[in-house]
Amino acid sequence: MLDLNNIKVNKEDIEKKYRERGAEILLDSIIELDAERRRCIVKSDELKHLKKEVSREIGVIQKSGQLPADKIEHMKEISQQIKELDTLLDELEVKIREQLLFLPNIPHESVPVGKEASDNREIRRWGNPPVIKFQPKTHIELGTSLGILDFERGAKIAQTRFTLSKGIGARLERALINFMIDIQTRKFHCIEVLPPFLVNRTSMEGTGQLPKFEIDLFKTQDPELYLIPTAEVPLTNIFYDEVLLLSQLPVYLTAYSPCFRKEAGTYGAETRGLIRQHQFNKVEVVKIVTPDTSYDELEYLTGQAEEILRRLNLHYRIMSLCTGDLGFSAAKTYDIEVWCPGQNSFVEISSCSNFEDFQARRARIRYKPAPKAKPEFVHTLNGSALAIGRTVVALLENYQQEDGSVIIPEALLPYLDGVNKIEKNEGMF
RNA sequence: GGAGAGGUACCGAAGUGGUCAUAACGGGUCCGCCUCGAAAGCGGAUUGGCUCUUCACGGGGCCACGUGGGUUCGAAUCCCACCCUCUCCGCCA
Repeated sequence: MLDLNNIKVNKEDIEKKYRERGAEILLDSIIELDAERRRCIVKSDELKHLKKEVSREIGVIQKSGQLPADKIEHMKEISQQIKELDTLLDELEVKIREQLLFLPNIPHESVPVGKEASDNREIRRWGNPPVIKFQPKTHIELGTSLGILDFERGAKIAQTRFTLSKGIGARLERALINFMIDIQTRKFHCIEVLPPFLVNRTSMEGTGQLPKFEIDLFKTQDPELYLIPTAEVPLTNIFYDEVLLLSQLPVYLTAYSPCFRKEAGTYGAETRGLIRQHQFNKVEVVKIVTPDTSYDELEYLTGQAEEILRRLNLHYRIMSLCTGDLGFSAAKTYDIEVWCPGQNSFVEISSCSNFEDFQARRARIRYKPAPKAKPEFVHTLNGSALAIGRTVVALLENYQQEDGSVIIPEALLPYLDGVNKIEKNEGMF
């Protein structure tokens, strides 16, 4: 959510930034609504002031045994007027809030201007693609023939785009979760959290999934709760409507969670395989920081995700998303794309974003810069470290052998009791 | 699921229809005085939002007693709905 005062003062600027995002959004109506709102407040406050005074007088007079009928009549009128004004005020505030909630964040000045994914800017690369002297298979072929991934039965049990991991495949995912969380807690000092996987509407609004992206979310009824599309939602909302002390910042959090996404409108693209699923596992990092540090923190955060890929020795590149490709709530985002030989392309495996005060404003997360100072909004960041399913894709495709087996990289051996190779299991159902 | 109790400032808690919620009272925390130093004591400070005014410093007004409605000239106080917490019973991983 943007600051209304900022909108008033920098209207032209913000409209220009939105155009760079590919959105033609005019801010005149919201500014006019706000002006009307403030006119209403002035009138209403004056009447309330009067009401207070007269009400006090009535109390005094009645105490002395008299009945101030004229004043009571007067009060009826005042109360009626206040009621009407406040009703109008409510309507205005609802309208303003509705509009504000649909305004995307403003891209940071360092974000490359562009229309679509092809305009994203490559920042750096690490490592090299593996040398594979045969026709590489996809993770779908590998996983199915090894008996560790079962797409058909996943679809049978639930629906298409739900997958079953079996045997060493399931164990590999569990190992990856522990491996990633251990790095984030031990090396990067994150606090580990195991959050609720269902959240209420308010939380979804706090981080910006709602009201605009209802169509992408799974929802329960009675009670109405939403399945989280990322642990970012419960983690960031931990501090919903709280005022933190400066000494409490920064807060670094990490959590494993399954993620549930409807992926509306993506059928036809990547319907097969692990890359686009309705449910997948992910380890997420969330940072709550002071505004002056958030861009440094974005760089560190990206490094925290990179660390995992380096330890797994997977080739990747960092992309700075262009204005047109940026997510709704983000001011700046780095995507990390891992090389996948079976896809013969880079695949997004992490997305690290600085939201500045966009989410903080929605979720009212503030801090006191000094003991007596007014609370100010924090900056929030989050990044995947990493998406587990896609890490499995990368491992299978990068470490595949000619005979269809897959070598496990050394960093994971402690998490797999030394199992260093996935081979075909004839006994697997 | 059934029965009951409760939600007021950093914490405990009073207030059950008016005339100060900058919220009694107690505690905590911070600052000052006192002291060689400390304790005690004394004095002061200690929620947030909206808005008007001012170049600014500052000053004024309004709102908030879990949330939202209602009754009333007037609601923390009465009524309704919802949310949350606690106790007991039942059920349960």
